[in-house]
This record gives sequence, C-alpha cells and structure tokens, in this order.
Amino acid sequence: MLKLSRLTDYAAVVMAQIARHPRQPHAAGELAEAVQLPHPTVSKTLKMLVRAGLLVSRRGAQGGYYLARPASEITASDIIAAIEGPVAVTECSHADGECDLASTCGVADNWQRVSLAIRELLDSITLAHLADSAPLKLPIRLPIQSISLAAEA
Amino acid sequence: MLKLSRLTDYAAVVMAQIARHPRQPHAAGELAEAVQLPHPTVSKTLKMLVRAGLLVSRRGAQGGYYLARPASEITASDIIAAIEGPVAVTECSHADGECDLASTCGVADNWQRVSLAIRELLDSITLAHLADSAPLKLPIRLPIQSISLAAEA
DNA sequence: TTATACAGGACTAAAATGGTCCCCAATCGA
DNA sequence: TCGATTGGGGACCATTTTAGTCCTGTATAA
Repeated sequence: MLKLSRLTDYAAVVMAQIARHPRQPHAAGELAEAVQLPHPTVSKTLKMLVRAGLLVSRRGAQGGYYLARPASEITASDIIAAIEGPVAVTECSHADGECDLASTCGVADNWQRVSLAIRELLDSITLAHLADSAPLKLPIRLPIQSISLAAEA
Repeated sequence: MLKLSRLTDYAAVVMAQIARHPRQPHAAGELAEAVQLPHPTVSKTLKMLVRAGLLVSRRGAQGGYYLARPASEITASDIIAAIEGPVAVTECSHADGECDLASTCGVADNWQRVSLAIRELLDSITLAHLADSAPLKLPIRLPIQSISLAAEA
C-alpha cells in the first residue's frame, strides 16, 4: 500500500493542531483530548517529534509543546522522517552500493529516481499546507516536473 | 520510511527481467536463478502477479510466465497494487467517510491530495521505464504538476 | 504416460507496530 | 520550599504483518 504508519498519521494530525494555535503551549493531555486519541499514544508521538527537532517542549506547570520553527518550514518529509526514518521507497534507495543483488537487480537506478521524486513531492508539502483545513486555493508549483526519469545533465 | 515491502521489490525486479525478453516463457526456477533469489519466494511473487492480471501463465512442460500486456502498459502502481493492495498513504485516503476521527483530524483532505499525487506519479512510471537498464534519456512529462493542492475546479 | 511447471493454500518464524505503564527530572506558583 | 504539573526516557507486551517454506493438486507437452 505504500502506507504511512498509524503513528505518522497521528503525528501529522497533532502537528497540524499545534500549528493552528502556534502561540500557546500545548500539553499532551490537551492535544489528546482535541484529537480524540489516547494520551499515552499522543505523548509518545510528541516525544518522537521533539527528538527529531520539529517540536520544542517545556516541562513543568504551564509547560507543553511548541513548533520548533514556523509551520511553513516544516515539511511532510520531516514529519514522516521523524517517526519512520528517512523516506526511501526501497531498501537500496537511500544508500548506494549496499545491495548485494545490485548486479542482478536491474531496476535500482530507476527505482531510486522514483524514490527521489516522491521525496521531492513530500518536501514540497509543508505543515502549513496540511494544517489548512480548507483546501488551499493557490496552486503550488511542485518541483516534480523537473525531476523526470532522465539522467541528470 | 514509506517503504515498499520486500516482496514488492522482488516483483518489480522479476517483472523487469521478463520484460527484457518478452517473447519466451519464463519458468519460476529460471527467474529465481537470474535474479538470485530463492525459488519458492519468486514463485509466490509470480502467483500474486498472475492473480493481479499482470502476468499470464502456462502450465506444463515448456510453460512459464509472460507479460499480460506490453511493458509500456504496466505501471509501477500496478505492480505495487498487485502485492500490497491499492496505493494509499493513509488509512483514510482510499475510502471516504470511514474514519471515525474525521471530525477531529483536520488533515484528511490535504493528505488525500498528497496520496493522489503520489499515485499519479507511480501511474506515470511504466515497467518499460523500470526495465530499461540505462537511465531514460527522454524527460518524461509527469502529470504531477497539474495536481497541486488546490481544490479541483 | 511421464516429466514439467503452475495453483492454491497451510504453516511457521521473525520482525515491526501499536499501545501502555512506570519512574525520573524540570518547572511553576503558592 | 513544597507540591502539583508536565515532559523525558525507556521497558514491556500483545498483535499484526511480513517473509519464507512446503505440500498437494492440476494442466500441459512430448
């Protein structure tokens, strides 16, 4: 299915929630309530997002979570990578020369281009886009068109 | 990681192998040998591809597998769907109105657009592209640029 | 008729995933 | 300074998914 894990999905939802009220701190409990998910799960997700540098936290009373940077500078790739590790469609698409089947594979190169194209697509989607509850009105110029499957010049 | 399962990867490799010699039948054993993967695993993959309608098979001596249609008419989406089911980035991106968190989610719409964009990208990659051992020389016009995150008119 | 080769599905082992819980550390305010 | 609040880290477990194997049956060609 090429599916994101459920945790990643949660992460996106929670990040969007925070992005809509960027000034205040957001406690895990409050977010869990807002998003209708169990507290421990939301908490776990938040911790991962902090470790990835997408959120900052403050402990203690009146503490909570904030965006580490503006929503327009956080991408879908960032969120996915925070939970699942770097986006890579195939085992071999993130590191070169590691696959011992490379000689018989014959699709590695083109597969890597596909992977790259998807990554660029996800890089072009920001949290600001995701959080916007109304579909965006302005067409976004995706960089995909410049990728193509052609060898780079 | 947004990763494909290993089986899907195998499927792509095997399909590419067949695509490079479209006239002859390809027995599972022969393919396993060519691709350096265990026979039973390759066999399982092939059966799934047949059931998905991407390959046709002939039993008996001199039997084997053939492409069900030209490599240029088989897409990366097709192959992924054959092994993993339809491409859908999130649980809710394939069916509307099923997610009971829809009201608190707030990202579903845009997430679905992302999913759609990825699907279109994968639809635009054919087996012929993947099987071409040399990177393609002609830039391919990907349809992504027309997707955008904007609401459709 | 026999060897070949796919079909279908049961089965198992291993890994990933989702989810919970506990104890510790920091912070704020009374 | 104390105590309530809130995050940090990680252990832990149940479940599901995945990968891979194997066995029995059936169609085909020589």
